[in-house]
Amino acid sequence: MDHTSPPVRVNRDPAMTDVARLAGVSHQTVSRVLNGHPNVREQTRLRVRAAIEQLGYRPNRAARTLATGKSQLLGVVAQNSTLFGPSSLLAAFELAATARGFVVSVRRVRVLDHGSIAAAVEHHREQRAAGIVVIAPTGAADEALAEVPTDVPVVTVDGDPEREGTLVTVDQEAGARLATRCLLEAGHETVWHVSGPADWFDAAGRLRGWQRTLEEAGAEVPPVSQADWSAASGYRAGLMLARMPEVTAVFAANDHLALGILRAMHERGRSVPGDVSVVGFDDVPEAAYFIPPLTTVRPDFDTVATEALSVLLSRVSGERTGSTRSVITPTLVERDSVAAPPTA
Amino acid sequence: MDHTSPPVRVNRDPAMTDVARLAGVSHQTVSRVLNGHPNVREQTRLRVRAAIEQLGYRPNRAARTLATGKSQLLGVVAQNSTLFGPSSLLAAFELAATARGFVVSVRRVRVLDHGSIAAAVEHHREQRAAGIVVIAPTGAADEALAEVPTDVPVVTVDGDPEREGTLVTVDQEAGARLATRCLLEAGHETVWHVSGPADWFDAAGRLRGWQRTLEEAGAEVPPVSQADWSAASGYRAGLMLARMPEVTAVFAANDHLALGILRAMHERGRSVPGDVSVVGFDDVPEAAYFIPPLTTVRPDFDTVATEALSVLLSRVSGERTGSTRSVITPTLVERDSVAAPPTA
DNA sequence: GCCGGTGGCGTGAGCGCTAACAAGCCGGGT
DNA sequence: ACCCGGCTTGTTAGCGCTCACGCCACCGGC
Repeated sequence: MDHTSPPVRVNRDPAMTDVARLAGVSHQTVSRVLNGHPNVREQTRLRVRAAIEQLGYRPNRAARTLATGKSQLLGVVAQNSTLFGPSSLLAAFELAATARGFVVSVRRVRVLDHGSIAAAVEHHREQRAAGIVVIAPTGAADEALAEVPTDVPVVTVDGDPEREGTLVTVDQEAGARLATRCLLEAGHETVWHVSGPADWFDAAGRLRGWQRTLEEAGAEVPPVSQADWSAASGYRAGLMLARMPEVTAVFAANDHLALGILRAMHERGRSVPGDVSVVGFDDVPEAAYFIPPLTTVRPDFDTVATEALSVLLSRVSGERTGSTRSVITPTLVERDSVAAPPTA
Repeated sequence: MDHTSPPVRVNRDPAMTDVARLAGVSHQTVSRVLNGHPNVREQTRLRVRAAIEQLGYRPNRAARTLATGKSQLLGVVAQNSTLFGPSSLLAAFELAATARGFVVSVRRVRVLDHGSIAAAVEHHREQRAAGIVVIAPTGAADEALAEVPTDVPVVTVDGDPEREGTLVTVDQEAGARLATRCLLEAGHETVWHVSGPADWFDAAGRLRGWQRTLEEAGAEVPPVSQADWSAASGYRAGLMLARMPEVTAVFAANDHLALGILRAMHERGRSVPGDVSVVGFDDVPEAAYFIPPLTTVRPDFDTVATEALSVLLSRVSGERTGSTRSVITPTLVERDSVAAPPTA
């Protein structure tokens, strides 16, 4: 019936002006109520709230972002993996960020090379992300980061401990020392190591901790078996180790490698921990149910994530400006895969 | 020196007008170039591109979202877990969405209850997400969804197969049939089942498939052991099962349960697969390195994720409007944990 | 009575972009 | 010569919000 009225778009989300009209105030007052501005009469505040409720009004974040030039968005760059460490980290970070009212946008990259990382970071900058977290566990990823413009705060998780810049990571070396020392203290002459991919900082740190502990103890440093993080490669390494009677203690760079080693030992008839002791790293939830239950090193991913978040937020708000580094120390979880060496 | 000139904000991201000025065109032409609009002279296009390059211009997504009322943002609601299934799903979805040029924003909820889910969905609506994916593997999550306003496309992954609405899921029942039949065909009289949490659809579907297959084969349906998804609870269930000599075949609702069962059997001196056969579900990467390597059912999470994405996008673009359901059939991966029953 | 301060609110401009229209230009048909 | 239509480009008006003001009423002190 009404075909003369001013152009009223219908079926549109209510905007601030709609709320304002209904409440009989200006849009600015609505904005004040929304943002908790103090100088608003209580009665007005209530009227506005009622109008918001009645209209089912929800503020438009895009408009706010445009007007303020700031967003509540945190970008994450992660690789496409289901490895336990990175996934837990990511989940914990998302949860923590959500709790603090931020929205997190994840960008997965297939490979951690220069181009992919740069593109992902660039993408987040387009979104005007307030801050960016990069889970950069390899050298290539880290280098890519070196060139990223610094007009938006970036924190690196799991990055190169040697590099400049803000980063949060777990002290791989300390963890490896824990593992190695535990084996040495059980009476083993030395400890063999099955390491992760050489270009991962985690792997390098664990290797370094292992090696130094051995050296400090005056133990011989046996050759390391290079592997990736998979149970498959742990199995292959385990097969070789199983053939060498002098191998009585193995430190695996992660729990999945340890799983593969466990199976190789089992197949070759070498009992764990009777003949050879094994220690892992990560403390995946299943580690307690391996055969035998695995002694392992537990990095606290929750702590890493919350720490990364708080460092990032403090840089976003401009509190800290220099480069901060935060290193989380892991702990040893003792189970049944370590024993004294067989009495020859 | 220049203190009379018009207000020129410095240190600001270049905007479209800056590019336009440099290229000697209007901002609209820049917009056309950016959006691949056809009617732009090649020469102009090049000039604009050069200006973009020179200024390091990046479009402001917030402004575009505001102007168009549409965003390139896909919201995901997931629970805070590192379970293999959900994590893989999420990773695969993020990767696929990224590849199609979408931004994915993940909102983790601590528990899958009504309030959390509703709040998470609401949050994404505030962001003007173009579409929302909810990973809703339990009844409570699913119910919460029933009340969500439908002005933004929502697809449910892993939700209630019985419910109305658009969903993508794996055919749990078919998977369970595969597992059960495999055991039956190996010669076992019947198959025992260690199930997942009762309020998970996945668990219910697997249980149903197992039970029906047994019934159809005329086999006795033994009581089921209720567990959660953890290796710990699998271990507890396995301990009980190990004591019962009539148990020769077990179908575990997931691989981690199977791992716990494997260990319980091992501890109790029952050989797998010599005395009892075990089949899992999920095909976690380590399953091939359990002792013994686990026969399991593999749901293809990549396919689920890409399917979810394409269903979502087709609804976003308004192509499909009714409720679509897409069910992915899993496959059986045979390894060494299944054999004929011991000849009593 | 006047005056400065302050709480409470409205006004206008502008964030960077897209959509809709308008305008100029060129070539071909009549 | 004229007109018409397509290509190319510019102009204008928002999208929904915040920020910087400015206005008005009221209060206390002189």
